[in-house]
Amino acid sequence: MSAPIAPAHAAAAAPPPPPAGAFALVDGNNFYAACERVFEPRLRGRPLVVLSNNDGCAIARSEEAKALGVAMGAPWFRIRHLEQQAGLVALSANFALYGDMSQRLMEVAAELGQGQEIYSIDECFIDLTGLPEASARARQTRERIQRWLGLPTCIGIGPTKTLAKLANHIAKSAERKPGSYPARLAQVCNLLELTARQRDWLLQRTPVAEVWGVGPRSAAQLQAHGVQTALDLQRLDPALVRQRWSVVLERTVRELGGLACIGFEQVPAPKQQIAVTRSFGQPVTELDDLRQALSHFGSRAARKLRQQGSRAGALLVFIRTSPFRPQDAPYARSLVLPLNPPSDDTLRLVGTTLQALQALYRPGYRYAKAGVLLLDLQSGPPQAELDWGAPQAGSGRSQRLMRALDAVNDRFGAQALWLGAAGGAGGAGGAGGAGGGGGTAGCTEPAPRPWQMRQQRRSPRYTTRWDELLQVRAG
DNA sequence: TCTGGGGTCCTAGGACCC
DNA sequence: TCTGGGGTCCTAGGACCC
Repeated sequence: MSAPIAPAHAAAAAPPPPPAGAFALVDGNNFYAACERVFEPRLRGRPLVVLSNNDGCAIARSEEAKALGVAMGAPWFRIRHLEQQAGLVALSANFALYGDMSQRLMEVAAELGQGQEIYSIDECFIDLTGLPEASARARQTRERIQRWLGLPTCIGIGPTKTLAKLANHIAKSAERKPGSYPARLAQVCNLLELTARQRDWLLQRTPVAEVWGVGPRSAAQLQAHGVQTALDLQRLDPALVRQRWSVVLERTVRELGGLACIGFEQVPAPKQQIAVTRSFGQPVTELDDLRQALSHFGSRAARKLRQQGSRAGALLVFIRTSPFRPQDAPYARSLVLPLNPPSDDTLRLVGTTLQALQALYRPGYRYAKAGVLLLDLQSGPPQAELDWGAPQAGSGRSQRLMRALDAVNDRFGAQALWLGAAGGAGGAGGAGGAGGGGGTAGCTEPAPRPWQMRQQRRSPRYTTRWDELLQVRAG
């Protein structure tokens, strides 16, 4: 078979170029710290950090905390002295609050353009292609988010997502580090209304490590090759970058040059894997505690799975000791078990989880962390199954049970109903032996266990719990 | 004493097949 | 003397993101 030498339209006039894209990146400033300050004005102006689970390390910092030299990810026990010395305030992460504030922020930000891609809890891309007055609209959006939610944001605008990110970096730096960039670019920076010379000047002032997609490893290698700034990177030959580094970095180079290579995705693709993993509040030695913890993790993973309408074809369970405790004997193992047919049934997933645990557990170790990963996720209607008569996972009965479980937990909170094996009265012993029964449902308040995480400094869940509403006293 | 959690994509290398 | 070549699939690990 022979292909035509040239397509029929090639002789005609070249088609008009596609309209140049325009993307905004709306990004919350120090988002977690800002959420805390909305409800606790006394925290404004003070150095503030938000701690990871188990109050382990700093995952968010206010400007004042950054000024104290608190690094991202700094372990709390290493910065704790700043509490006394410098008035540092530390709070446990309050994800219920941040998640709810995030939803509100996203709703207001969506009004900026025609399409929204929610990129993380505090960031979204907005498609501004073809819209006039982008900068004015962006300023209005910022002001609304500030006034309606009390949250500060910065907005960067550019012809590609990478350049929108870079513009956002400029908007933030211009605001908090006067002199780093021109002050008129603070808060809202629109690269589309600058000349090529002005853009190059900005890229030249931006260290290559600040570019989205350039991590510490690549940054060090690039610098070793004399590539110091975003402009240096933009001017590299894409083919050379692909050969010496990777196709990923090549794409970044092209995006810096204004060629959009990274798609805009309004509808999030279904996740390819779902993980629930936790470090424990204290070292765990007993199989029974691990069973409770992993039952919880498995239940939560199953819930996430049903929320995105998928089923898992395999499941991975891991348990491990702490890599930070050289005095403890190390042990880290994982096991993948297939789920055939694929399932979204909590009983089945927890049963399989406990089966894996049974095979992994060795007595005599101090376990620090464990997790469940759901793999080989599939969407769409379930494959037809042979029905051998016995009620089983995937059957109508189990689906009704899962719907009821989800409905009760939606209404009364995620902890209202859980499996007996996950820590309800007497449940741990009975459920999920090698055969993989999942356990029975329970609703008794479990006693605190060593695996549960420490959260000693959490603020109230102001916006999602009636009993934790902000109280205002007159006079 | 005390060091987070949840993702994605890409690549290299081995197993396997014809 | 000289010991193929190309394809797929899977997995582990690296790098990156927030």
